[in-house]
Amino acid sequence: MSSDGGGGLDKRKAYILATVVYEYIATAEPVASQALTQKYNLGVSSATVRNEMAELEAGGYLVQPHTSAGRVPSDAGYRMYVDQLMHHEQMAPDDRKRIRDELRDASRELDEIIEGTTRLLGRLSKNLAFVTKPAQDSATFRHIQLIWLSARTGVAIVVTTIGVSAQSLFELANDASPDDLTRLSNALNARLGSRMLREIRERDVAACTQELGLGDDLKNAVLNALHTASADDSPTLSASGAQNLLDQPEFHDLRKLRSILRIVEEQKTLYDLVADSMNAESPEVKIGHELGVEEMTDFSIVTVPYRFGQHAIGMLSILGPRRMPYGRLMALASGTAETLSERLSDVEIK
Amino acid sequence: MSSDGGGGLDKRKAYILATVVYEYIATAEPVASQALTQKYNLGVSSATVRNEMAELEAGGYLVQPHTSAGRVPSDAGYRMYVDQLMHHEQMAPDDRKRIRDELRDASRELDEIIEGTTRLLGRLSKNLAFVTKPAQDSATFRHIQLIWLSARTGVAIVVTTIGVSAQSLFELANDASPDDLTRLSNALNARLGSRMLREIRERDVAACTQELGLGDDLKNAVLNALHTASADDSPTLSASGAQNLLDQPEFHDLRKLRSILRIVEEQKTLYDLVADSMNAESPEVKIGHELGVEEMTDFSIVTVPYRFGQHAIGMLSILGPRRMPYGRLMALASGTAETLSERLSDVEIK
DNA sequence: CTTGGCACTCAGTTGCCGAGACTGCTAAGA
DNA sequence: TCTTAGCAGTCTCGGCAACTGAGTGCCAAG
Repeated sequence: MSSDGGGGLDKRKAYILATVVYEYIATAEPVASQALTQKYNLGVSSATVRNEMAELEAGGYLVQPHTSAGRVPSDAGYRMYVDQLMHHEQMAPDDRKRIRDELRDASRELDEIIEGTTRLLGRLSKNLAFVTKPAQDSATFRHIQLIWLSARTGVAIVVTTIGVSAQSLFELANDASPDDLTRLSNALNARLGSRMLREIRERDVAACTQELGLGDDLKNAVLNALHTASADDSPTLSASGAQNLLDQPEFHDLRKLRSILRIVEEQKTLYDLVADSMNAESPEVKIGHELGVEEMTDFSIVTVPYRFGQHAIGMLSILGPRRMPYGRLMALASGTAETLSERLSDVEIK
Repeated sequence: MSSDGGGGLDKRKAYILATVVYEYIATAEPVASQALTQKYNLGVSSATVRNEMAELEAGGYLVQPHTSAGRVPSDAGYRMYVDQLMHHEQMAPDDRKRIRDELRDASRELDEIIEGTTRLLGRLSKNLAFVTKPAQDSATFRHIQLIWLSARTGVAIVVTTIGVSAQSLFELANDASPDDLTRLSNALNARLGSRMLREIRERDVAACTQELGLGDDLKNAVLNALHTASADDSPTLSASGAQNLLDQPEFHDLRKLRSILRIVEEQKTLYDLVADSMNAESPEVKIGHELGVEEMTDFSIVTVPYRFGQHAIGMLSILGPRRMPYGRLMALASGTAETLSERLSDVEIK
């Protein structure tokens, strides 16, 4: 925090803005000058506060719903609050404990861990939580197994450090024997070592099939399996807590709610909104218009990436009204991401 | 339909009841005697209709929101309508085509097929659709493969007719060799033939491990994998279309909506509500209080099972306001279930 | 620069009235 | 005995006016 309390605002203005935001987050009611002087120890009268507020409004940090109402923060006001004025909290120890417990109990299956985390985050945040499922392309190859099922069909299984990540059924054109499949599996395992999935090239696979005198259909089957494993091209996400949004007074307008539900169900828009936070170092916040989606101007999203080993492989987000408790939610999100990352390293197939 | 038009009601009463339900479904407004005589050709005056309506109310088929309002069907009224009065429709050819197209394009992966169907059903029904994911215990065993990953860990893959249904990681207590795992896989595959998963007993597995002189840890790993494959003990479901419910005028009460969203997210309640329809022959309808859940008295659910081969393995349901177009939705649900069943038989691993 | 005081503005609430929508009942008619 | 026209009675709903009270902006004095 700079000595004048943040970006061009003198100390008192900054404090008043912070208080207005804080109070509005707590009450969801426009904040009046008098309410402020009564609840907080400002050392000045309401008239002075009114003057300051008028200037804050001129500066674009506050808006007035109507002449005889108190003030409400604008996007810029929230932005200033989040970037410079806000007190950065730690996650509540209780919450940390609950997350640990939940994750310890969860099965070793990746999807279940992610979904459990999402549900918990929805509950703890009292907002809508969503978590992207891991992008697998930075996973490391561990094993491939081609299984012979009948003279006509086989199935390829790819194991990566992140789990068993793909099964793909294929057809055998010229009757390959079970033995061929085993030998090809062995050759591939020997050659592909511990490479990252995205580094595996067609020629690596081709080398193996040619060496064993096997056809292109098998080569394609293998490539296809590896591709399915790494691409997962429609990144999916799990969401939880939509009903929490209904508690917020801003939802007495049903249309807003509708658009949000639609967007959540669509997933793609939601994913695109947070995708650029994948490599963030700390929680990223997008406020109202910053989201760039007409229907979401009344909302904000907090996003934190989570890691698997060294790499960020997904993100964990909280969506709520613009008037959300940023400090608490940012702490909650990053704490959860951290715990999730730790838990995932247990799951790693070494 | 009996000659008097349904269960204890004379023909005219039955017709009037049917018309009231039909009209109420269409308009969501209490139906007045005059509106009825004007819109439908009843051949009697509104006064007569009033008398009949009073009797239908006495019989419990209709209720009056307040003295100076028209009538609204009660649960019993809807029940009578669905069981005896309603015209049973066929699915609209357009809808059938869209489902076919959607399912043809869908990937071969079971989960994706189910989710695609759910989304489509949500859209076409304009209500909330949910589909249970297949219970696997009536699937048939096809293959098991134990894969050696390191001196300490392995992974077991189980393939059933329904797909690759389980991966389970296990620890190797006394260093088994890769070869041991291969031989055990072969022995198991030879012995377990094409049995249904639920018919496989511990002694079958034990016989194989003993024969090869392998320890109990491997036996347990195999049993565990088979168990995971068959049990899937928390039956999950996919849901879509919650936002459609917001269009219904009955939702201007937010509390109702909240409870519904919560129930949908919980999944378990929803699953229990329809579980007993798994072996139904035709669409089953549960209306209002019949659902036995306080918060859902304003809703109805239509459920139809879908099959994989000979067995019903899951259900497809539509949840909407009690005032839903039963005829259309029942036709839509059963048509979709049929198409889905057909599609699934393509996916079968023969 | 701060502050008390005051006039002014608006949203929200309450209470009231009349219109309109239906019903139930009654009495006459088929 | 069933049907129907007519009518009185009940209840909801929209609109309107009056009022309340929260909050501001501005001014003049400290």
